[in-house]
Amino acid sequence: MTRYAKQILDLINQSDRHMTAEQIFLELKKSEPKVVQATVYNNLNTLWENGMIRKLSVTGSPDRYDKVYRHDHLICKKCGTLSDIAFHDITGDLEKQLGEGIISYDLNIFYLCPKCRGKSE
Amino acid sequence: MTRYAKQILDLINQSDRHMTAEQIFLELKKSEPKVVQATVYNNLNTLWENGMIRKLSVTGSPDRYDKVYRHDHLICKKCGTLSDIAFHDITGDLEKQLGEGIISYDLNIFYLCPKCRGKSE
DNA sequence: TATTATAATTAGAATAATTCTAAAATCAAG
DNA sequence: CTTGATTTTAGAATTATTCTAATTATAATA
Repeated sequence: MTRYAKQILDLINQSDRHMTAEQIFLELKKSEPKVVQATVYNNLNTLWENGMIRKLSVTGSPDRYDKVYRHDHLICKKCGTLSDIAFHDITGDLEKQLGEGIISYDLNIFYLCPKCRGKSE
Repeated sequence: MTRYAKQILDLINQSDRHMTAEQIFLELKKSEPKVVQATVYNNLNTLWENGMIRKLSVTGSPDRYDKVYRHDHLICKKCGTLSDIAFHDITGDLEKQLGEGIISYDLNIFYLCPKCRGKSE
């Protein structure tokens, strides 16, 4: 685990935001002014390949990175705002239906956030 | 509903693939040789905004478009191959926990497809 | 039908996110 | 120290998607 990898992992684990690579890069730069974007992308990819972080693909915005503890996401269909929520774990149910071998799952729930529900339009 | 919009919608509804904008563009070009990529993107976006198609964001590949009937996706963590599966509808459960106002949800289940399970590596 | 307004399409440039390449720097082991 | 492997760097390249402005098609109206 390299110097940068460790710090990137910490940033993700200590933040409650769902940061993009760019945002992580800017945070990391505060303590490591010499670091470069490609390094952040490289490290994010290897951390992700090793199951140490989650990667969230949300339509219309760059990938976001998240902690691995089990939780789901509530996403505003209009403005894209993303928040955490913990629906109960359905891995057991899934395995009953699909058999063993499930690595993980992503559950994204779409709604209109209070703000967007206001401006009905 | 314009000429192109209708054909794009039909392509998606009649195909079992999960096509990217590019693939849809190539298909459409067979019957409409003059059509242009931007038109496909425009139409895909308006169809999606009107809830007539689904858009799938999968890490590492361009967005894919899908029919709207309720079903979930099984995705190979290694090669990204995506297939359909119908786990039971959990909207009711979700609403019980989160209250009304849920528009939809995406459930993506990650596993290793038979091919990738072979080459354990 | 001619006229106007509205919306859709086009071509191509622009943007934004991410990956790639090759060189330089760092690290780890013998 | 030397060697080899890995990581980082700088910057170019790629890819998907959006934007812009001009053009064309469609629909609505006089």
